Formats: sequence, structure tokens, C-alpha cells
Amino acid sequence: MAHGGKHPPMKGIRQLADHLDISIGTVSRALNGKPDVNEETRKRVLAAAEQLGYVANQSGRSLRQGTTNVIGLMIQSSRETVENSDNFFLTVTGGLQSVFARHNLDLIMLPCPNDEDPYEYLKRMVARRVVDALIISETQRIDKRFDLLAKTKIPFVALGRSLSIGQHPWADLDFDGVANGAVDRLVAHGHRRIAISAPSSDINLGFIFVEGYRRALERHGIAYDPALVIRAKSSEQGGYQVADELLRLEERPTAVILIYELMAIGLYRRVMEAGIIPGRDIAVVGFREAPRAKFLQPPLTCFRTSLHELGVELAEILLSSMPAYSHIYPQTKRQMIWPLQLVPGESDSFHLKAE
Amino acid sequence: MAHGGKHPPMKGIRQLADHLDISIGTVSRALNGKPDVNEETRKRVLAAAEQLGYVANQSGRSLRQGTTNVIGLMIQSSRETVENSDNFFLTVTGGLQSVFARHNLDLIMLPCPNDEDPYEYLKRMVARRVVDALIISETQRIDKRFDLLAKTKIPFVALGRSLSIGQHPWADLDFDGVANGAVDRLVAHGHRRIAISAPSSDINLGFIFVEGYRRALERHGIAYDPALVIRAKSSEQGGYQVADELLRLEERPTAVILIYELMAIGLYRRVMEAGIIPGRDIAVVGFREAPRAKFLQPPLTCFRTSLHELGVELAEILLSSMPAYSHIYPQTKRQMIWPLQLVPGESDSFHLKAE
DNA sequence: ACGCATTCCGTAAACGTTTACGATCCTATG
DNA sequence: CATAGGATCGTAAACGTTTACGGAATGCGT
Repeated sequence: MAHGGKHPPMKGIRQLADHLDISIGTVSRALNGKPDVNEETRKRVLAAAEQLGYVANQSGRSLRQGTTNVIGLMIQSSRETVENSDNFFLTVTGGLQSVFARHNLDLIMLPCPNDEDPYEYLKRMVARRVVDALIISETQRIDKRFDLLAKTKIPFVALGRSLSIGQHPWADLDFDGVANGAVDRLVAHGHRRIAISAPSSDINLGFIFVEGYRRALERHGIAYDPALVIRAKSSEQGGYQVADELLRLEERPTAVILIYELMAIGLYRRVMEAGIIPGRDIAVVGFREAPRAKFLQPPLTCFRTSLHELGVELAEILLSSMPAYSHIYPQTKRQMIWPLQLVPGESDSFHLKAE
Repeated sequence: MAHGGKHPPMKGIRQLADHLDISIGTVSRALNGKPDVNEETRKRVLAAAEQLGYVANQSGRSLRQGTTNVIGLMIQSSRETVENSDNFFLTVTGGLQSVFARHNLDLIMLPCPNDEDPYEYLKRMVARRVVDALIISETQRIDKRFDLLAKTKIPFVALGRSLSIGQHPWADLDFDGVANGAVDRLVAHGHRRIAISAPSSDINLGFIFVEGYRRALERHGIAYDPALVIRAKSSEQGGYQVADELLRLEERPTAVILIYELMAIGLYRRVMEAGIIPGRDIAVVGFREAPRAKFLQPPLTCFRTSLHELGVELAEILLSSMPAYSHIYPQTKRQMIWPLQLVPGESDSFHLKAE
């Protein structure tokens, strides 16, 4: 059992050294796996440390060597995020940690308070110097945070593209590809009047998604109609509103692309209230971030991916830009678009009759 | 603009002092609002710090004064947690931060990796001394972590009860009350064969929930039937399985209590596959953790609460047990059971005919 | 026996901050 | 004028590490 009763309280490496009758320098070297220490004394030191429950004080070591062995993941716990992103971050976190653990790096999450400017929050966190590197999520299309990070020289990787990011590393879900694939599939089924829902175009995701949609339509020679682009929250309620707006259109679309699977719950509900059956009267395609609406009827045709693996890639990209680890992870992929796979359901399986 | 180009790089308080031609002691006192410093020089120092973008190195100050101004929230990103309860934490986090912000305390989340023992993880984090206090969530009925925390004397509060917690502070959702209220309501509607779903009884929540249910039945003179207690995951899939098991029973229950609203989605689906209509043929009551299944048809009768407010209470309990803040938050409520309110839906609104 | 390389260990400086203590100056009071 | 006392500031020690440097001991070859 660690730290049994008969020892004096463990105050630091000093006590440990005294207890072993060696100098603190040797103890430090022994604990950190440095050379220049007899293999047998190393054993003794390790054993004593374990027995007395000694662990190096992080403040001391990070003061000395200017490093903390901690990676921070900044998230903005805004109301909207809270409502929707549910397991997204925790899943990515699993992938991140599986890589970091190999290098004794710890991951902490830095949740920016609702009422604080993310820029100011990040500034404070960087100044604290409690993290060696950062992962920035929920990127805005224009995002001041990257100006700050560029100045401070702290290694980072962004989860999500941004115009402000320059040549810095990032990874992002291929929402462009999702929009493209969705349009392709719907057009192949005979649809030509296709609506899409997306968050505000301030969020880079909202911009990219609709852009991909617009270009895909162009490719198929279909005119882009702004009335078919519905900006809405990525929640059940948002889906309900999307359906509501679509029902009000004079010329109703025959298909709709949702950015989050979750929205399908609300959308199904609303169109069924109007006597419209999803998968028969209207086609629906979404992106599955979470295995939430697995029990929707009819099952949703959607795009999905392994967020765990995305976390792994993200971690490797970050490490490759940290001097201490760049020899392990060569600087190949600095920026990457993460692919998604189509999972056919039945929500878009009917073929339109020729009009 | 902070840190304009013409200044030398800011290395520490030393540079700032040199730049102002004052001693570092005075600079430190000025920045930290200590007395013994002329009000005008304080202005100068603050202005210069702002202009040069100086922020105190956290390692240095925490080494010196043994405090970090950071509170840690430990979460276990186990697969099950990831699937279900993510927005739970982010919502509580909002409440926590609204209190901590008043005292310049920062909150960080410590996600225990899937493959690491929570006890060992916590041990590492405590030894790091990067947090002044801890919030422990997802408590087990028997939880070694509290033995560790009791030894280290670090202030903490638990989110969730545990047998191992002794006299230490905690707050917990009133699942006992939920079970009681659900049984009362269902019995009032004429039900006497009532099933319940809960997680494993190793999780304290699972134990307490079923205990409350058992006692409520007893109070109404209804025999407790272990066959009606279904242990399942708190997900849609879990709800589906619950329904599956219930359908296999010889003597089917007329009502079922779910611990998570999310499960209702799967349960609805499964019973409807069997031609049973929720709210007409079977009554359903749940606990609403998130506004997820708001669009269920029929709307679910459920218990809900403000998790944000719970976070506020949790923060105040924690601060009251930290010496530096106990004068602000008197030690009144050390342990508290957080109430939930019944939100009537239509999933249990029918009355059974007398048999 | 001598020189040299190697192995191991101790010493002390440094990291950036806070703070107890003492020094200095000024003002008011006797 | 002498002095007490308050206001303001500088000095230096301390927090717990890591690590460059040098010294002692050992092994080896000649």
C-alpha cells in the first residue's frame, strides 16, 4: 500500500533523497529514465518512490523545463453546442487520448464559459502556460483565435477549417463531400428540387456545406435556389422548423439534406403531421454524428465516420508539429479532410416518377 | 494592441520591472492588488503589463504559493458514458463556471481514458497538483477514489452518492424521489404491475433508483417482483431491449418506468412493432436529462430539472469546503439531494379499467 | 605503475513568482 | 528640532524541480 503510516509526510524529492541517502540529482535522473545512473540504484529509487507515494510536483518541473506534458482541448460550451454536439467531443477525445497516452501526455478539456469571449478565454489559458499545445474546435469562418495562436508560437491543431488559419495544421470533416454525395444520390433517384439545412454561414461548417451543395447542383445543371437553403439549429427543434419552412414553400422540394441526423426526428414529426411520409413523399439524407436516431422509421440514409479515428489523426497531426515529437511523427499530413461513408437507409430509397 | 512590435519579447516579471525601473517585488504587489504600493505606480504597472501583454507564469506562482486557481471536473469517458450523457456534463459545467468565474477560478475537465483505471488516473492528476479542488462524477456504489481523496486532503465534492464517501460533501439527483413519484402516479392511474429499468446496481444510481421503486411499491402494498426490474444501457438501444424483455414476460406489466428519456425512443419503437401503442396500451414514465425526445409521440411524462442550477449548487458546496472561500460560502449544506419536477405528458395519461 | 576512458554521483544554478523583512522617505506631532 | 509612525519600495529567500558540470571511483590496456 502506498504511503503507509510510519513515514513522514512526503514533501518533495528532498525527502525521498534523504530517505535513500542519495542526492536529489540522482533521484531525479533515476525517476526520469536519464542515463548516468546505476541500474540498481534506479530500482531502489523507483521502489522507494512507489512505496512512499512520491510523484513529482508539476509546478516545479514545468517551471524548470518549461513544459507541462498536458494538451488542452478548447470547447465552447455555448447553449447551442450543449444541446446538440453531445457525444462528439467525448468520442474524439477517446482517439486523442489513445495517442497521447503513448507519450505520457495528458489531455484536459478547456470549456469556455458561455458569457466569455472565446478569444479572451484562450488568451488567459495560453498565458497560464498549463498546456504545451492546443486543439481548437468549433472554428468560426473568421476566427481571431488563430491570430493569437500564431503570435504565441504555441503548437496547435484546429478541428475545423477557418479562413484565419493560414498554413497551420487542421483536420476537418468532409462536409463538402457529404453535400456532394447527397446531391449525387438524390439526383440519381430523379430529384431535382433539393433543399438543404445548415447552420449560419458564420460557422465555417455552414458555409462549406452549402457551398458543396451549390457546386454539386451546378455540376448537374440544376439552378441554385436560395429559398431552398434553410438556416436552422442542429437539433430536433431545428429539424421541425426546417420542415415547417419547407411546407410553406409554393413549390415544395422533393428531397431535403440535413446536416445533423438529430434534425430528422423533428423533421419526420412535422412532415407526418402534414400527412407526408418520409421516404415515400419526401427523401431525407443526413450526417450521422451520433448513433442517436438509429430507431427512426424509416431508417435514415446518412453519412457517418469513426470519430475515434479522427481523434487519432488529429493527435498525430498535432504531435508532428511539436518539436519534441516531430521526429516520431514526420510532417507529412499537416492538413486533412476526413472522409465519411454513405450508409444507405430507406429515407431516400424511392425513385421519383418522371414529371 | 497588446504586445506591439517594438518591445523585446516578454520573458517574465523581470523584464516588466526593468522596463518600468521598479523592483519585481513592487510589480508583483501591484499586479496582485496587494497593499503597500502607491496607487499611481499601480496604474503604471497595470498599463505596462497590458501593453506588453504580460501575464504571470502559472508554474512560478503556483510553485511559490501552492495554489493554482483551477478546479478539476473528473469524467470517465467510458463507452457507455459517451453514448449517453455528454450534454449532461456540459450543462452542469455552465452552472459551475458561473460561480467559479466570480472568484477567478477556472474549470478544466479531466477525462479519464477508457483503458485506464479511474483510481490510477485520479492519483496521477492529484499528484500533478494542477487543480486546487476536484469534482468527482459518475460515482460507483463502492468507489476507491474517495479513499484516495480522503488521504490527500484535497477539497472535493461528489456528483452522485457513494457508500465510500463518508462525511464528505456531495450532491445527487433525487432518483429515489423520481421512482417514488413515478410509482405513485402510475398506481393512482390504476396500475399495479409496474416494470422499471435501471443500470447495474454497481452504479449507485442503479441501486438507489430500484430501491426507491421497491419501497414505493411496498407502501402501496404491491409485491416486488424481480422479474420486472430490467437492467439495461441508458440508450435507445437499451430501451429497445427493455421492451423486448418485457414482451417476453408471461404476465406483462401495464406500465414501465425508464431511467432515461432517451430509452423511450427505442421502447416506443419496439412495442409499436408488437402492435402496442404507448400511452394507450402501456404507460411510460422517464427522467429527462436532456431535451432530446421532445418530439416523441405521445409526449413522454417525465421528471426533469435544471442541471445548470445543480451546477451552481455543486460549486457552492465545493467552495464552502475550501479554506480560502469558506468565509464566503458558509458550511450550511454539505450534502444535498437535488429535486426534480414532474412534467406530465401523455404517455401515461390513460386509466386502467378495473380488472 | 601509469594513463585514460567510463560509470556513477553530488553540487549548485536556474526556472518565475510571491512575500517576509527591512530600508528609506515623508509627514505630523510633541 | 527630534522622533514616531505611516507610506512606499527594494532585497532576498523560498517553492520543487531538472540539468550542466565536475569529481571520484573503477576498469582497462600498456
